Amino acid sequence: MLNIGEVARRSGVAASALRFYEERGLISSEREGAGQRHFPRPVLRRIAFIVFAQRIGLSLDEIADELRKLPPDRAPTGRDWSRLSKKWTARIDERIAELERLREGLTQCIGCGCLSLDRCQLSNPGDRAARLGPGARYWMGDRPPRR
Amino acid sequence: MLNIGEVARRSGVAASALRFYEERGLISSEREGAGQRHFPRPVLRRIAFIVFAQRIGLSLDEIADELRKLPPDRAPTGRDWSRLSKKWTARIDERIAELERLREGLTQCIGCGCLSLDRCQLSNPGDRAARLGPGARYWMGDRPPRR
DNA sequence: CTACAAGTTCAAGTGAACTTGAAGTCAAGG
DNA sequence: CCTTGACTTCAAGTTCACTTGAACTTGTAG
Repeated sequence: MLNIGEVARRSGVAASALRFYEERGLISSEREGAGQRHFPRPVLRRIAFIVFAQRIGLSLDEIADELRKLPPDRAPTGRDWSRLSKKWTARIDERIAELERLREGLTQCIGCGCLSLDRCQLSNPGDRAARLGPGARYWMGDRPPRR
Repeated sequence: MLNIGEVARRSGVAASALRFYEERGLISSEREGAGQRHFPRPVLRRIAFIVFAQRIGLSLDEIADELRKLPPDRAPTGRDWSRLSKKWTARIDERIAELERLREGLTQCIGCGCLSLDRCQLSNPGDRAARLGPGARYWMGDRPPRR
């Protein structure tokens, strides 16, 4: 059992953030004495999971969903982990693909000679891509709007 | 010259966002009659630039800085563009590298047999990586904190 | 002349992910 | 006994990138 300071130190996540996570149902603790939180050791696994997922780009709500699908007490099984891994890998790949399109856009714009960001096929999101919806879908792999 | 509705339609960026960008100094317009904005055509280039940069992950402040360095009237020269391109490409590469580390973490965790996110070398950000600072630096390529 | 769409300003609201501050409790050390 | 430090709750504040709403003016069509 670890108190909040310990967990904060070990996970590198601020105590205020841990309280916030608990409030949001991402982690849980038992209370002792005057109401101090005492976290079971595996909370560190959960926090690692949260931080990992955040870096991948999931919101806390999405992370909470994923955590709800995982067994609360035991470590995730191969099946648990593989389902998740597939999903997240896909998400990562998507984002990487987008970044590569963007990078391609940059180097191509340097190479194509126009340098105007105006006539260049990579830019001009308005006249060419606006009908696809908000934002420059051209670079975005035609994904749903960001909100 | 385009009015705000036209620009919004062509760029796919909401009129309210365009007003906001103007307020923040990212774009500018001339006023006509009762104060209606009239944007010079090249504003579409600037907006394309903004949207592009946002997708790469720059904040509006950073974008404003970059725009300030670009010539306000003429199209960017080869030198302008190449400096920028270098910088942004680096940024993209960095982020791609991080995502690849994360993906590696996922598949390795499936493969390594531990499946616990606890003993696995990829996780356990607390005991192993917390001394590096907040967040699971282990996956992050040891970058400065996010704030 | 009257509608109505499209523009204007300004203040306030939104949502995500936290952080900060105030006020209080509690255990251990000097 | 008193201070110190670590914890508690709860409300409110912060940043980013916008959006929304209220109140108002203009331009164009019928």
